[in-house]
Amino acid sequence: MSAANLRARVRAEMTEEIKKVARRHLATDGADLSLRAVARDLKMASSAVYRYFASRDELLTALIIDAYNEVGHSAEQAAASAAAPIDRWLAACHAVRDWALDNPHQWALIYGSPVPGYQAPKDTVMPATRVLLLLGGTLADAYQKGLVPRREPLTGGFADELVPVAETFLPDLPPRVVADTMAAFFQLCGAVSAELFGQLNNTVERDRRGFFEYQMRSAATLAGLA
Amino acid sequence: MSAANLRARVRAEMTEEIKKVARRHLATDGADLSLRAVARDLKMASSAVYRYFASRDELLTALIIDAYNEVGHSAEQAAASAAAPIDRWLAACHAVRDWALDNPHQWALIYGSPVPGYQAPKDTVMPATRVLLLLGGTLADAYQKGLVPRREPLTGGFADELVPVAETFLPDLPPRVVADTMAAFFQLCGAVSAELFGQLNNTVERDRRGFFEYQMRSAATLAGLA
DNA sequence: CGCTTGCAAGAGCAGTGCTCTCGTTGTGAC
DNA sequence: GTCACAACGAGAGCACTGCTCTTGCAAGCG
Repeated sequence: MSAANLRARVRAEMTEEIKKVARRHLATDGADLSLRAVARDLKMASSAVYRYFASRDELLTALIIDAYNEVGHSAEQAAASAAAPIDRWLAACHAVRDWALDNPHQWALIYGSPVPGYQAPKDTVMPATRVLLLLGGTLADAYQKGLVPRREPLTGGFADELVPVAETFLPDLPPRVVADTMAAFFQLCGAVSAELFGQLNNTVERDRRGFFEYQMRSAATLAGLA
Repeated sequence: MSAANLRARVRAEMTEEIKKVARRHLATDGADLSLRAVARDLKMASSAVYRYFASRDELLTALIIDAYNEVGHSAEQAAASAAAPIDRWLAACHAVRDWALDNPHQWALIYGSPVPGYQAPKDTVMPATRVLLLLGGTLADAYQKGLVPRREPLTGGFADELVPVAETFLPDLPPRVVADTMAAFFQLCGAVSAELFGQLNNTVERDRRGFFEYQMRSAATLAGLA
């Protein structure tokens, strides 16, 4: 709280302020948010923003990390409020979908096509896996509690394809569970993205909950979560 | 071939040439292809391009329609080369994935997040459904041949959510089949996009075929295609 | 008090989509 | 064959973008 910290505190506030406005612009204009426009909104010169973010990509990275954490946190919260694995599973999926419907452009930022010139730095890897870890954890939990019928091991011998992901993100899980977790996660992303990006008709309506739940139940069934 | 047709013919050739170069730029630069850069490549003024495409969005639309048709055609070809429904199913899925791996930016254009200011015109709806129709057709075929065990009807009463899609794209199919077709289609999109957009690790490798096939087999199983 | 360092502002560069205005040239009607 | 007209290419120009560089100011520390 000394005067020495004032600069740092103001800087942190300013950084947060920029992100806030940028997020607002993201919500309206999409992923091609303009650094200059953000600066205009903040009544500051565009060059001043570069004191806080070295480039537009760095600002995007900050937003991406926040988005991953937001959706991850949201899913974790939802899952925590249920007891049975299947309920936790469905709660997490619905939380992800609800968050996506509330923040479509942020969803597009993290799970849509990568922005053209942008290369995700390492910092985004960890928060990006929160939802996956949650699903995997739920499934692993159900396994340990004996709620899942014994599955036959993987056929086709592609287990080694999953090794890199398995050993970094989902250790201590049998290959079959890793495969099912990843498949379910992709299913979740696919369902949400399809609904959000208007793959078929652009009638994105929140009351299509039923179909979404049908899909996520299917994914759970596929993973052995009855 | 009369002289009267010269203008029209040159125009058609020019249009195709622009699309060709644009597609090349798309492959390298991604969705933010520059109309001016395309014009430069063609050694023409940027304003001249506007004689052929009223806007950058219109050029994108043309590329999108082509992409839909390409991937659709590819899937149809692959499916036609197999006999049993499950083989046709898998062949179609692999064809879609292979095309996507070959043309990642085109895939992003049609199945990724929508480009910011862009609103898809009606022209894109029809070609967009080719893959979906193919999957649905394969499934319907299997049904008619009695290869699919009788499924219980949908529970949860969300069949009406699917009505708009069902009646415009998949008529004459029971709601259950419509739901399964759509779910499988989303699963396909999700699997390909996840792999392509590097959701987890950016190790997009063609030899992850095994895991992809595992997912698509699961989708088929879910849809009753043993 | 003076010095350093963090910060904001402005000008400027190269690039973008798009519009407008010019000449030019192919085309169909007469 | 002539002539008006439409299509076309080129260039200038506008408003915008990301980003850099320089300049000036003021807060913090010795």
